[in-house]
Amino acid sequence: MDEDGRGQPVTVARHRLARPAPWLAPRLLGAVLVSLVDGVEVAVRLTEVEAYSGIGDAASHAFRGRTARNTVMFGPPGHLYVYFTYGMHWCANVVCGPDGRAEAVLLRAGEVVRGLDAARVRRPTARTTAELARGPARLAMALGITSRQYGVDLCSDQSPVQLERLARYRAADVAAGPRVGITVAADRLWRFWLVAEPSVSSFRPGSRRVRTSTRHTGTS
DNA sequence: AGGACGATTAACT
DNA sequence: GTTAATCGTCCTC
Repeated sequence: MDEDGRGQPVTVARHRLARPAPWLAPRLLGAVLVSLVDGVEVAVRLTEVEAYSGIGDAASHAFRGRTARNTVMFGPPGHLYVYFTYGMHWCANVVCGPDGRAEAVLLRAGEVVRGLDAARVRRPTARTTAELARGPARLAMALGITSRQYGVDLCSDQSPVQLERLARYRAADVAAGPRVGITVAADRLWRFWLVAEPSVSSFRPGSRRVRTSTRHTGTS
């Protein structure tokens, strides 16, 4: 656990996260997410993130309003939004923005900086250290994050998942590009990553499935 | 009540 | 490069 000069644990102050996701996301790069899930400490230094806006972002899970799944996004910043996808994977977001705005930053990749052995146990298919948390579902798996961590307070030193140490990088060290795997609002360059980091996932553009419905949709 | 889809990954050719 | 796995969520009927 990170500590200051008096031995107190240090988590990121909540007000620092009360910012729009596209502004905050690149500033989360280099921050350390610490998991104490199941009594094991694993920490990752964030190397790749994506912003999801609470205003007019059709790619956001909050775009169509509040539901049971996205409720935590509409609350105060500094909490963990966890969602289940493709029938098998968990992914983790830092809720940000002012209370009520439903902003979030998807944690896409990180470098495991503590708990390497535990991360290797949770990620048995990883063939290299860089692969342990390269990809949003892999990052969540390395940290042991599932629905049980939905909504946990990342700003409390009592939490099983905590956010520590916001970093600052020169503009030349941060790159931006289209978000991965989405099919709408793909023109927004809201994926951010640290250049020359082996844990950053390779870019895969979103591809829409061929519509299989028999319902007539307008084109012949 | 039913079905399409997905902020992915791993294992293929 | 392709595709299967697998099920919660949300939209439509």
